[in-house]
Amino acid sequence: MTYAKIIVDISHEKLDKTFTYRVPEQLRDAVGVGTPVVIPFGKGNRRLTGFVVALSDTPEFDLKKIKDIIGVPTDALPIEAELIALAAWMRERFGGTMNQALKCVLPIKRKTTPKETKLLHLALDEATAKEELVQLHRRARHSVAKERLLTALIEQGDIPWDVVVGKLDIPSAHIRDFEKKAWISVTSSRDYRNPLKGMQVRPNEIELNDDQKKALSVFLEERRTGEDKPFLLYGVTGSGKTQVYIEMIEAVLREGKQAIVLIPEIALTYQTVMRFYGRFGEKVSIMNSRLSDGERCDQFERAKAGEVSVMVGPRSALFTPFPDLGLIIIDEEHETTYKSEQVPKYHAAEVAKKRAALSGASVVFGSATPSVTGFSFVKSGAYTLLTLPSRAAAKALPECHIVDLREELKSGNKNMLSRLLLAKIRERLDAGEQSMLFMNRRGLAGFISCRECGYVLKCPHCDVSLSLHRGDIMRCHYCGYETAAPKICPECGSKYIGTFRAGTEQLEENVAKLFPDARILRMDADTTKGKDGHDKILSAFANREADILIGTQMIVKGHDFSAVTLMGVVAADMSLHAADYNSAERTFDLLCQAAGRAGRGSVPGEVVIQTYQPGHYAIKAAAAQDYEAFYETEIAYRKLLHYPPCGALLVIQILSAYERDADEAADLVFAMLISQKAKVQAAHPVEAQIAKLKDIYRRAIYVKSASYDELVRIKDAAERFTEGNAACRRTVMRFDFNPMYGF
DNA sequence: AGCACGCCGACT
DNA sequence: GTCGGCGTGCTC
Repeated sequence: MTYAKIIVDISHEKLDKTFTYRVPEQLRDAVGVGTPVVIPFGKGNRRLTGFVVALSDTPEFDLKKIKDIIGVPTDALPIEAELIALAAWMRERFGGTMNQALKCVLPIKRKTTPKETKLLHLALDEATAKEELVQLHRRARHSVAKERLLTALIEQGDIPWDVVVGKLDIPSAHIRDFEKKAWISVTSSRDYRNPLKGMQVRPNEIELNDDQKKALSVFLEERRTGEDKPFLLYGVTGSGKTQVYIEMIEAVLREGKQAIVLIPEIALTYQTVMRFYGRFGEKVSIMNSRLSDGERCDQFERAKAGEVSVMVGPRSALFTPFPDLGLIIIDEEHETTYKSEQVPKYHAAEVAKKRAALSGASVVFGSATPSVTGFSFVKSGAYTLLTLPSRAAAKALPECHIVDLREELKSGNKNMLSRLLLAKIRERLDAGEQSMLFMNRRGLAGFISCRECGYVLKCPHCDVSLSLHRGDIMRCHYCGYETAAPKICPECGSKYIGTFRAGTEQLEENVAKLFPDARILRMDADTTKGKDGHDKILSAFANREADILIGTQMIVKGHDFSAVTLMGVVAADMSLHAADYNSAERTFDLLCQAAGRAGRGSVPGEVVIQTYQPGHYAIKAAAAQDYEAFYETEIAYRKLLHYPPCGALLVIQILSAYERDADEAADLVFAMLISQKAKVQAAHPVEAQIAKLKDIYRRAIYVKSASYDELVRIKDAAERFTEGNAACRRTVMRFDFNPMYGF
């Protein structure tokens, strides 16, 4: 006998779990994971819709209480069905439970959704109402709740439904009763908040240049012929990608379809939104993380109801329930925020392609520095390349200087700022211009390098940086290779070897000491903690209340300050030597972005990149703003080591509050993987880069394979293995395919 | 959320 | 007794 675990399609926390039902013989073929089903529920066996979350042969529940599935709804809402199919695919491909996948895909309708403000209106005239009140009171078996409601209605007039149920504590049955007696009328006004309300519309009708027209016509032509390849719109900052997106959307809207525009959260600024709003007005809605669950739900409802046709937002906007989706645009396609950090750890690019395939939509990626994976699809012919070679408003590239920090040390400068950078900052201060100093903190996993020659200790097998652990042991997180940390540089014999340790705070102190006359602002995780900390610092700097802005990647991504003419990258090596396969790509991207920050106004800008490895291809290519050169070197390296996209990587994360359990489970899973004899390379379990987080011990198994599907099979095997294994009881296992950051 | 069950105070 | 209201708890 087959049993199905089902989540009930009711919006209530109490029902936020699975229920077991029997799958009748005749429905055996029609019911799978993700299928919507009709089930009898509760005492009255009222018919409800639910979704199958898992199938099994063992019921794990009191057999006598299990009911049969009634059937599969024939008229299932097509949008929901599409999204559920998407959830099932995501679960399959990225791991986790069906429940987690569904929650990611369907709008969360927690608690009583206050999306509708139901108003209770007294339908009786006051005299009759008072008469009824007296009647109620005289009935001696005091109907306290009813009296309370009627009194409140007489005294206050119309009362919102949630006040009645909440504050006045009236059971909903009474409201229905009153309604039946025609004492009251309930009006529900759908007043979802519109985040764009009150914005001023500046019409957006800009003539496209020839490059933009060409890109648009290729898009339209391929779309017309039904050639469903995704597009990559490759164009430098300022080449006018957004204008092309807008025309693409226009074309899709004319077909009566809808469009989704994904934008990295950090780039979701007023200006960006205005450009879409200026053209499409009320048809546009935006989403961002500041929206509450309810507001998010409102946006989805409006989309479903056909009130909006264009949704602009971060990753989660991908699941907007448009009934006839025609286009998905992913701007800044290379951004790492498109990878979800929560289970299922999906990548928006892959899910976008899947959703587009399900609904027959086109996909357009856009970037000035495409991801290596994205560009490899262009090279292989899987994507159609659209290029915007020129800057629309022709502006000179900033002048780029690379400073060799090894030379600085040799000349006796032990400060973290080079003489060149100091001189440039001085110049800017004297000229009354602004400077930015960028210091990457991400990837500060404790790699070891020589300050004299720039040598970085790497794993001989994996070509990723070794990280320092307790007891002066260096370890590779991909394969578990370990060796003792040397006291002198194995390359040049210098004693200036160790971990790179410095943060924005030290940098700020340092700069303040060297430039006592400068007004300095610092922007990092610490200083932006408050509610609008982010905006406050940015607007203060934009208003020229400071001369120097010091910060982490936050200051690099997508903010334009016209008075900034100098960008200093204090330590380019920070992200370069993070222990991940894609650290060069991320460094290249960061440096390009940083370079793009200088000289946005009329005055040309300058960039100073400080590094211990001035010869590194990522740094050289970034300084020259030469994407293709970077790509060619990087892809060769990925090919050689079978890293994505020339292979696939899976991190099996094992978490437990008990260290021994984590180790034991990791060893067991590893042993199981070896016994599978699959076409994969599995490395011995290692401690995660953060070996213990919030009292949870973290272990990782890195698995590599030429084929992604092979890794999916490994994931399934690992899931099946741990499910019934007593030794894994107190551990949690998660999967991260082609991770962006170390674990 | 919606429904039944059980408790409790008045009324036939 | 028993009728009807109201709080509580469960739903495979």
